[in-house]
Amino acid sequence: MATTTATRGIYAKTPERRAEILDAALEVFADAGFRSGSLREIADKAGMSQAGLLHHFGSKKRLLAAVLEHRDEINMGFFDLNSRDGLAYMRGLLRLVAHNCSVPGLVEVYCQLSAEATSADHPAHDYFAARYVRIRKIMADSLRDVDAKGFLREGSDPDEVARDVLALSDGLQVQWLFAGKSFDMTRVLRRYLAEHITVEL
Amino acid sequence: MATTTATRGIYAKTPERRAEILDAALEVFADAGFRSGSLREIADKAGMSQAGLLHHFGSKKRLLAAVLEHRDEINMGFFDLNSRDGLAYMRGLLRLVAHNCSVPGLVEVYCQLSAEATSADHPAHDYFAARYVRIRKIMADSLRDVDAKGFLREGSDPDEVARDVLALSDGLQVQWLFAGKSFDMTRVLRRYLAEHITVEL
DNA sequence: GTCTATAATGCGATAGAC
DNA sequence: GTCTATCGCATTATAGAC
Repeated sequence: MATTTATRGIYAKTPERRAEILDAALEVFADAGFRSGSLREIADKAGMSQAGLLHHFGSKKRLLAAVLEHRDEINMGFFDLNSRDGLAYMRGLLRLVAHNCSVPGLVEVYCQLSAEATSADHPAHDYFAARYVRIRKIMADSLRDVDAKGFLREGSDPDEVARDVLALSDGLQVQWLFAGKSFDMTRVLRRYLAEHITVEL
Repeated sequence: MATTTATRGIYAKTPERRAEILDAALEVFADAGFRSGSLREIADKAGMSQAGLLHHFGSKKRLLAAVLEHRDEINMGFFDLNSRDGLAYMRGLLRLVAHNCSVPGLVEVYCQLSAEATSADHPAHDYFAARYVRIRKIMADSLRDVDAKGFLREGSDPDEVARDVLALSDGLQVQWLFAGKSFDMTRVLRRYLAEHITVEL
């Protein structure tokens, strides 16, 4: 891929271009999902031709993979990755949910993509399956840490609560999208967590 | 295919034909969603041509509407519609969830369709928006009845619990589909309800 | 009531000029 | 790095024969 360099001027625009395409793809996948969202529409939004777009990502599947990877990196920013403190993790989760409320398009992407990826042959199926396992584990471990510190309510099972919190988050997003973003997901989630964690979050 | 029969007797097969098509459509929409599922594939499954299929339903959108209507009627069967007893409703809900566990394809349909219908211009958007409002109201009313009979836990708000139960159900379905149907959704839901309802379900 | 044929559109991907 | 042009295929819907 030739790229950058020497003879050819100084404008290594590729990274910016890729970023623009990723933003456009996110928008389109949010509205139409992966299967029905078209490369042409993404290309239009990014201000280039469909062929030009494929020059950067090769295929529609690889574009999807890049979008998901990119979002994961950004979402990581809401958590203190060096900490194993359970309460800190839960606070990070609430920060992430609060942030999501300000970017409904992003909520729509995950809602839409995760649902269509339940089909076994969907390009993102394995990604989402692994993601759910990973998140449940991190959350359960966090709750075990909360328990070790004496802040988990008697009788609450970390694995069960982890599953419930994740399910509740997903389900709330659907209702939130249908109800015109008219309630506060953070509040609902915080109230639920208060039923299992005995310290203020 | 000429079909059966002599000259062409009395066979008003239309109702059966429509039912076959609805079953096929459900299967295809479950695998691919509405937008990506094709009439041709549905027609193939129903053993007829795509044009023959459209003779019965006119358009893809109308077929979708018929599928949703049909499922709603069937789901009604799990509830005692003449009763306003809150506990009876909750038991009906658990029966419905238990039944759903035996038809994963059906769970996939609602999961997939409800997600893509979050887009405001989706043909089923209004249907799902109204459905969420309706179900939340019925459930909250049921919980108020439970409360009136003294079986709601102190401090539990019927409207909040209704939203949570619905969100939990939706979210659990996604995890259930990704995890290879490997846990018991009924058990999880019953355990959650036990946190708010003080009598055995 | 079902079919074949086809219209009209849209898709992802590739080839090749610049 | 971006474009135009195009291939090959799939889609929804309609027209008209039987």
